[in-house]
Amino acid sequence: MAKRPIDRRVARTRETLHQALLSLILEKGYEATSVEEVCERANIGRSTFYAHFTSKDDLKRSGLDHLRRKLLERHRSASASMPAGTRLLGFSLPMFEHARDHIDLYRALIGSKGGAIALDTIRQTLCDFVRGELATTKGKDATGIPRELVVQHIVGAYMAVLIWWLDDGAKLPPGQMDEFFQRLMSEGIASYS
Amino acid sequence: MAKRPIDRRVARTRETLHQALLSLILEKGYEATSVEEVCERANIGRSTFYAHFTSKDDLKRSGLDHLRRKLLERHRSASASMPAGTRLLGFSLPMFEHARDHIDLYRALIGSKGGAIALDTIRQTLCDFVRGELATTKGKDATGIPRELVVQHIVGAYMAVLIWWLDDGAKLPPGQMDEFFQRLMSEGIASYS
DNA sequence: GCGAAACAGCACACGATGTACGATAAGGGA
DNA sequence: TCCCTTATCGTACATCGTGTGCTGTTTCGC
Repeated sequence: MAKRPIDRRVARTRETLHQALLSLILEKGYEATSVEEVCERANIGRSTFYAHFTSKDDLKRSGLDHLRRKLLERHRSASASMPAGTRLLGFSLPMFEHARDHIDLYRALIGSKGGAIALDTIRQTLCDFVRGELATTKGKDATGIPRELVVQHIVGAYMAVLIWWLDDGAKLPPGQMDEFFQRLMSEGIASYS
Repeated sequence: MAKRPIDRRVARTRETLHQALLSLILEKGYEATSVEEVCERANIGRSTFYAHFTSKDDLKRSGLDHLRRKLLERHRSASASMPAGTRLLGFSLPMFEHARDHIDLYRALIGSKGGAIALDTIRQTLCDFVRGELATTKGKDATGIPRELVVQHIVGAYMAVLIWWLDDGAKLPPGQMDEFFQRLMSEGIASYS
């Protein structure tokens, strides 16, 4: 399990390729980007690309794994210092903040050009969070609503709001976005009908 | 605007191609399906394909336009016989029912293999519905929450629930799904925290 | 039936993919 | 510093899907 330090050339190549793909996604979208273009942008031979990744999708997956680990880590440390009862939607603020801190990354992955797989990775990660929290409030499911439906409901609303915020330029501060989302989610939209 | 009757051969070819694409999406997903395969499945020459559609995406778009028109029509007739005040989420039941009635179509377009563009078409159509209804309840937006955020929140939650329902085999009846969704949406999830 | 379409089948050029291999360069341990 | 290992490069090659053009043949609508 103790892996020896990776050759610097390998680390450099992988990182450069990741960056190149990201910048190209921002410019023309994921689907429209070819392996050849990624290599050209990264100044790396195409044969070298295939020495590290089996395809364009593989490169993207690798980047998403990295993101997923970061999200897990962030969620752990954030929810630890959170009073029970507020944890069900506790992913919201840290997530908004993480998105603001890495807005280029998120706009590339999530925005209208990013493609759906990246989005699904984040979605599933959030679903895991919510599912975990929901499992701790066992007594409250006398509503007859399937638990997984509630999970999808919460995360679906959140992802839509997040995407809208990012595509709109992330104008509102994360704290306010979090407040709005939590209000809508916990109190419902009764005041609108 | 009065268009002359379309040549039967044209109608037949187009319809056959649409069906062939649908069945292939169900089998192996949209991205993994080639124009050649669609033609083979449809027993139609590849050159004929390009006489009708400029690309695979074009064929899909054409099918989605058809679906969009159907949804608009259904929503109009349904919301007409609906008391004001219940219309904001009024798209829910008709949509669940439409999905159940054309479950193969929806599973192909929306399911995990369907690709994201189809999903976005439905999402945008629903957004239009909600945006329209929300505009009629002007007085209620003293919450300070941007109206578009509310729209995205509602439709995001709905789409997630719809997709879950379909991917899970549409076991619950549309009426119950509608009830669950409306409860979660109007009363919020306060009872869970 | 006749003329105008829609259609099939084929060939072609093009671009992207994934693989293979020898030559060169760079890293890391001694 | 030297030397061995390994990464990288460049190139060539086979494969596949795409979009277009062309020539007959079939079929529809009048």
